[in-house]
Amino acid sequence: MPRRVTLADVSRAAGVGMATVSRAMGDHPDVSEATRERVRAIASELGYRPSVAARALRTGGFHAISAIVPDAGWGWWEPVIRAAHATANERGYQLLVHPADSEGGLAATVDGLASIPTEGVIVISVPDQDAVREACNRIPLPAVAIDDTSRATRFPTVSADNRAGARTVVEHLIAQGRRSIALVRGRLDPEHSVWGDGLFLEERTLGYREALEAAGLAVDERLIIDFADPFDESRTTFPEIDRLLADGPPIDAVFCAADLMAAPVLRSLRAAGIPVPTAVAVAGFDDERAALLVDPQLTTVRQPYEQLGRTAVEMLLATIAGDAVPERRTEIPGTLVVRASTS
Amino acid sequence: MPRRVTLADVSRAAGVGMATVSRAMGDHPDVSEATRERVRAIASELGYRPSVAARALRTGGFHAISAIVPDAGWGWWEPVIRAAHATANERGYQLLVHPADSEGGLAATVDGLASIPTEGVIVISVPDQDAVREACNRIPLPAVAIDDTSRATRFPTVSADNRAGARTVVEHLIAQGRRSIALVRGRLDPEHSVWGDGLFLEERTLGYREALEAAGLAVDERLIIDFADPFDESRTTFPEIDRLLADGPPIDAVFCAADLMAAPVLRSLRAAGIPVPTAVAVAGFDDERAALLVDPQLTTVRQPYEQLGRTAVEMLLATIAGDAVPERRTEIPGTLVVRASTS
DNA sequence: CTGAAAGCGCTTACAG
DNA sequence: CTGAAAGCGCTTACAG
Repeated sequence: MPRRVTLADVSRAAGVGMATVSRAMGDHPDVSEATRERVRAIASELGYRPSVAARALRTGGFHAISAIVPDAGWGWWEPVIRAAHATANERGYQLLVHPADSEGGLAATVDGLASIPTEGVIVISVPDQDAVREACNRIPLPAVAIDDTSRATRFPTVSADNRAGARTVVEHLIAQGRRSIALVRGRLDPEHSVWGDGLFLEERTLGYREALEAAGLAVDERLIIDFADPFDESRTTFPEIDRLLADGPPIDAVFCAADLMAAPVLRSLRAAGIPVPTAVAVAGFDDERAALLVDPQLTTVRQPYEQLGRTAVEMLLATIAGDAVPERRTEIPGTLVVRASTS
Repeated sequence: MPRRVTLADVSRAAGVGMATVSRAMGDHPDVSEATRERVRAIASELGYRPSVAARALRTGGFHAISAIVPDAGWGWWEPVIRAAHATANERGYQLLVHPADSEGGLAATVDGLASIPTEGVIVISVPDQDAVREACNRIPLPAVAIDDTSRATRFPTVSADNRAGARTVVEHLIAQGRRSIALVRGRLDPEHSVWGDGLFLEERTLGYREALEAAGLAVDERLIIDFADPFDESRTTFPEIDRLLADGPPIDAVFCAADLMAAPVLRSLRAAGIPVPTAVAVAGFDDERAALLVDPQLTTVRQPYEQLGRTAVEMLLATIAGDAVPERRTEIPGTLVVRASTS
C-alpha cells in the first residue's frame, strides 16, 4: 500500500509553506493566482488527496448522519432515502446509508456505527425496539425511527397514517358500490418477522373496520384473512384466498393490507375466472413498485415517502442539536391513487 | 449544539490520565478491572463518544469505500450492494452507499465524495464514462464500475455476460419448440438515458441472434422491436407490441431484453386474448423483482448479483492497494431461471 | 500575499 | 498498571 501523499509533501515539492498549500487547495482568496495554479498542478501530479479525517478533526466539520435500511428485497424505502439524502445535504450533512446486517439484525448494524463518523441514525422498520434502543444508547447515538412495525415506541417515530389511509381506500371501494370487501393481511411471528408485531397491519385493519361501520356495513369476520407467510414474493398464490373463493361467502372486493400481497391475490382471482375489477375490485396500500407491475395496475394508498424521509432527518438533526424530540409517533397522511384494479 | 465530550473530559472527571481512559475504552489488557469499570461508567454517564475522525487520523484506521447507486426506482442493484457490503466488511472496510444525485448525475455525486472519508468508489450503471472518469481523476479517487451501459470502458468493469445469458434463454425458448421469437428492446437516447448507449441491450441482441442462427432459424428483423420509452414502469402497455400483435408476422414467443418490460408485454398479450405460455411464451433478463410479480411469473436469466458486488469490491481494494487492475470488462455468467411464463 | 505555530481528539511507544 | 508526551494531517489566527 503506497504511503499517502500529505500536505507536507506538496508543500515541500512546491517550495511553499503548508499554509499556502492549504489556501491554494481551498478557494481561499488570499493567494496569488500564480501560486494557486502552481500548487494545484503539483498537488494533482502527486495525487494529493486531502485527509477528510484531519480536516474534520481540525474544523469539526464532517457532519454525517446514517440511515439503516432493512434487509428486505422490495425497497419501498428507496424514495424515503432519496428524500432524506436531499434534506441532509440541504442542512450541510452527509447521509450515510447502511444495509441492515442480515444475521445480527438492526441492533448489530447499529453497533457497527461506533466506528463510523456519524452523528445520528435513522432506523427503518424496527421490529425489536428495545434491542435497537439499547444499541443506540450504548454507542451513544441519537436515533429516530421510520415506519410502525412495532407497538412499542422507543424512538421519535415517523410513519404513514395507516389507519386513515386504509379508511380512505376502503371508502373508495364502497363508493364504487362494493359491499363484501375482504381484507387480506399477514400473520406475523413477532419473534422472527422483520415486520415486528405488525402494528401497521393492525392500524390498517382499524381503518377498514371504521370505513365499513361508517357506511353502515357489517364487518364479516370470515372476510378478514391472515396469510401465514404474507411477504414472500416468490409464491404464486395464497391457498387461503383460493379457499375463500371456493367455499367462503361471496365477495366483490379485496383490500390487500400491503401492495405486495396483491400479485398472488390477482393470480388466484384470474385462476378462478373472476374478472378484475368488474366482478371483484382489488386495492392495496403503499404504492410501491408492485402496484405498477401487477395486472391490472393497483389502486392503492401512496405512502408519504418523501415526507417520511424529510421529517425523519429534521427530527434527527433537532435531536443532535440538543432539542428535545418526543419519543412518540408522528403520522403523515398518505394519498389515494386510483388505478385500473378498482375502476 | 452541545460541545462534544472528549477523552480529556472523561480523564478529568475520572481523575486518571488520558492514556488510561483510552485503554479502558478499548479492550486493552493493561488496565485494572476496577479502573476499566469506573472509567467506562463515567464515560457513559458523560455521554462520551470517541471521535472517529481523531482515531482515524491517529491510527490511519478508518477504511471505507463508497458505492454510488443509480437514481432508478427498481433497485436491481440492492443484492449487489448487500454482497459488496459483506465483502468490504470481511476486508476491514466500511461500505458507504450514496444515492446518485438526481440533477447532476453520477459525476456530481462523485465530486461530492471529495468531502467524504472514502478511499475508492464503485459506480453502477455509468452512462457517461468520460464525465465520471474525469470526476474520479479530479478528486482523485480509484474507481471501478458495475454494469455495461456503455460501449466505452474507462474503468475496470464487472458485468453479467449479457450475450451468453441472452443466448441461453433464447435457446431455452427454442427447446420449447418456439420458432417465431420476438425481441423487445428499448430505443435509448444516449444523451439523456441513465442507461447510456445501452451496450447491454446490444449484447443481449447478439445473444438472441446467435441462438437463432445456431438453431438454423432465420432472424426476422420485423420481430426486433424497440420501444420508445422502455423503462417507464407506470405505463400499462407498449403500442409497438399491440401493433405487432395486430399486424405483424405471427409469433410464439417474446424475449424481453429486461424483465421490467415484461409487465406491459404480458398485459398486451392478455388484452389480445393470447394465452401465456401456451400460445406465446415470454422470457426476460435480470431476474429482478418484476419477474416474480408479473403473471405468469417470468422465465429469465438471473444476473450474478452477489458476484458482481463481491468482484467489484475486490477489484477496488486491489486498486487501492496499488495493484494494477486493467480497465476492461470482466463478464460473469448469469443463470437461467425457468418459471411459468415459458413452461 | 506568505509562513511558522498552535491545536483539533485521539493512540501508543516510552518511562516509570 | 498508569501517565506525560509526541504526533497523525490538517486549518487558521497571528505576525510579517
